[in-house]
Amino acid sequence: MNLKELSDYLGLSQTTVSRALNGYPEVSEKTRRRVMDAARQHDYLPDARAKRLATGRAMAIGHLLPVSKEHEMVNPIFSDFLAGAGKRYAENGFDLVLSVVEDKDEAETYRDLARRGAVDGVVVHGPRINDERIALLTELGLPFVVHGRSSEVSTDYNWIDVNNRRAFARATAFLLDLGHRRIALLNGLAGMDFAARRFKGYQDGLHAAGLDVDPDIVSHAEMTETYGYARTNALLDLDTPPTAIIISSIIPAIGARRALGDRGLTPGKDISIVIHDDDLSYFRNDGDVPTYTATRSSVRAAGEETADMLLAAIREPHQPPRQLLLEAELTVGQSTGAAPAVRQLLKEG
Amino acid sequence: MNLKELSDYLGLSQTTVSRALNGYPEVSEKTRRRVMDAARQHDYLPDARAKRLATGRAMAIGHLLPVSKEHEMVNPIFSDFLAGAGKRYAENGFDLVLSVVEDKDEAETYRDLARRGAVDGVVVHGPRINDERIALLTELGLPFVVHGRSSEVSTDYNWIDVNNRRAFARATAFLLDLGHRRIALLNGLAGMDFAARRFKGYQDGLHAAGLDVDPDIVSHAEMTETYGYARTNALLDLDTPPTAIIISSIIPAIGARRALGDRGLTPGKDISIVIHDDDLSYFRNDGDVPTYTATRSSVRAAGEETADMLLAAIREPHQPPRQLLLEAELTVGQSTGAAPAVRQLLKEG
DNA sequence: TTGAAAGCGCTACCAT
DNA sequence: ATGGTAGCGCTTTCAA
Repeated sequence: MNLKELSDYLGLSQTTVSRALNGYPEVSEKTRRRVMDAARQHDYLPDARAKRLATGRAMAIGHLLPVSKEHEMVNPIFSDFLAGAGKRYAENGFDLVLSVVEDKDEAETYRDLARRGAVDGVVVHGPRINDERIALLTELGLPFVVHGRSSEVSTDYNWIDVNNRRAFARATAFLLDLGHRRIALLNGLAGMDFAARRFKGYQDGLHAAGLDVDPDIVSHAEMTETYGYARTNALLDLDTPPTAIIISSIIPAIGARRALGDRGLTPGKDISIVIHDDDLSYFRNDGDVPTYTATRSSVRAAGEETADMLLAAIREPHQPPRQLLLEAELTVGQSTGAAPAVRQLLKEG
Repeated sequence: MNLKELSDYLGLSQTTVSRALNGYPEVSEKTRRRVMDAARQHDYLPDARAKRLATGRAMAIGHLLPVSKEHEMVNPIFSDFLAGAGKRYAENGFDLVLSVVEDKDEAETYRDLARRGAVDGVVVHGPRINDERIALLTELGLPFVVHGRSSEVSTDYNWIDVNNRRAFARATAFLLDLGHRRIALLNGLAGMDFAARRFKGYQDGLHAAGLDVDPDIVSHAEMTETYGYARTNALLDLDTPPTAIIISSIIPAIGARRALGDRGLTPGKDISIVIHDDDLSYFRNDGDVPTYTATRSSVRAAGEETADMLLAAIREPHQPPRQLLLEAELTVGQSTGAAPAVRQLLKEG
């Protein structure tokens, strides 16, 4: 059943039926009801292809995930972000187009997406320090929201991020409070913006206690299980090994735990581990017992918020960009339940 | 730049330009070259919306992920599957449309996708035992490939799956070889097809050694960290606790390890853990030291294979369905590198 | 409040 | 080997 058939059936013009279905005000209530009922009854849904061509909009949002640096993708809670965003898109009649692209093809992919009219906007994942994608998208005029931020980019753009710096400062302070003085950091890839902010937070925490960063116990790499395993072993082999480790993601933390197990060390007893997973989850050890708390619903909410931001940017192209900074809550001993993250708008200066 | 402008510029008809660009044989090589060069030079790409309407194809594949049972999504290596599939789609000019849907809305979502003409085919994730989606899609005439299988579905359909049963039989046999006689199983949700097959494999392993399944140490639930934590504690509280645990996914395994840590138990010393993550990765403990080996590239390859299967089904609608059963390789002590999964075609009888 | 008809930018049929 | 043109199924002026 298409529009023509439906309007023929109703004895109305395609125009009127289209207007009734799309909520235009000039249709009489009586007609609208008739049309809606008939549409439902006949299982009519407008052809997405025709609608897209006629309106000139793609009715789709692209999510682009750089593949050689897979932080975002391997993150177990990343999917919740997509779920949240996808829900909002669906509510607004948009589809979610997922592009997993090689780093080197990224610029080309954005260009293609824009030129082909395949999407109306994109979400940028895994931003690097001074990420060139922001300039590219601005130049292309393709609306976008960055999931994360990019330091050293001077222009204004839409982003939603978690306060990584503060989160890591807190994690560091927590371990210092427990008496640790030699705290290692297993961080993400050096070029990633979130990793830079997390390092700064770690540094903040140490400085506040009058301590300095020891580069020997700080590392940056892709967050794989292998990395966590090898790096933890290396740390334990040092002449003066750390007494605590802060790990940027749950994935390398698995490897770290295995490395400890190999040596008969018990996390929480022989050594402390604080894990901070990406984005909106916060991990901390409780009385020296490691705790993992994934605040999945808050990640979902962040996805929804991102979608709202992008849809608004598409609808009102001339509004100034928006920013949303989410706070991650330090949760203690919540290992058997999800602790809701405290989310608040904190526009950074 | 659109087709009309490009053809005007070249002094050719839209027809010829279109044919040249789409590789039709009746265009002279000279003309084709001219057209291709001009297209490249002017950054011309055909409008996806127009192309879709004109051809009647969506040039897109849907991946539908049920959200209340989040096995697929929380699986850290699931993203690799999408990456592999997405790559193939891109090579063939298709987009990947991701739909994260509530269980209850699933049927409706499929119907909508089909009626709107938003996708040309779908990949079904997280199949349940006797999954009703297979009948629905068959009825809708929407080409599909199931990532996994669905027992008790009698009709023939496209699927790609890993040999979960054999994998779990092997894991069980391995622990039995080490002398364990009381082996617990932390499995996925009871209704999930993969969980049923894994249970059967576990049972196979026990039976082969003349042992029976003790229901007290077998559990089925959504594979969360919380589940792994709570369930491991419950197991250890038993009068005769297990000496080994097989865990269906890396996520609950994190919780399991934490539970062990709480009690000062060291995995690999006080208790054995074998982890089997979803799909194409295989985990096993090495000399009683737990080992995690994610064969990410093989998961990617499985995604590619799935895409190929679906694209073929779309192009040749009347070919019989295909099936691909992948073997998961039992890897030992490969913790510092990825072990390639042995993949072979094993059409099951 | 309703309708007629001109696009949207392609593809593909039918000519030549 | 190339071109004219009628759609594809909608939306959106412009008229009534």
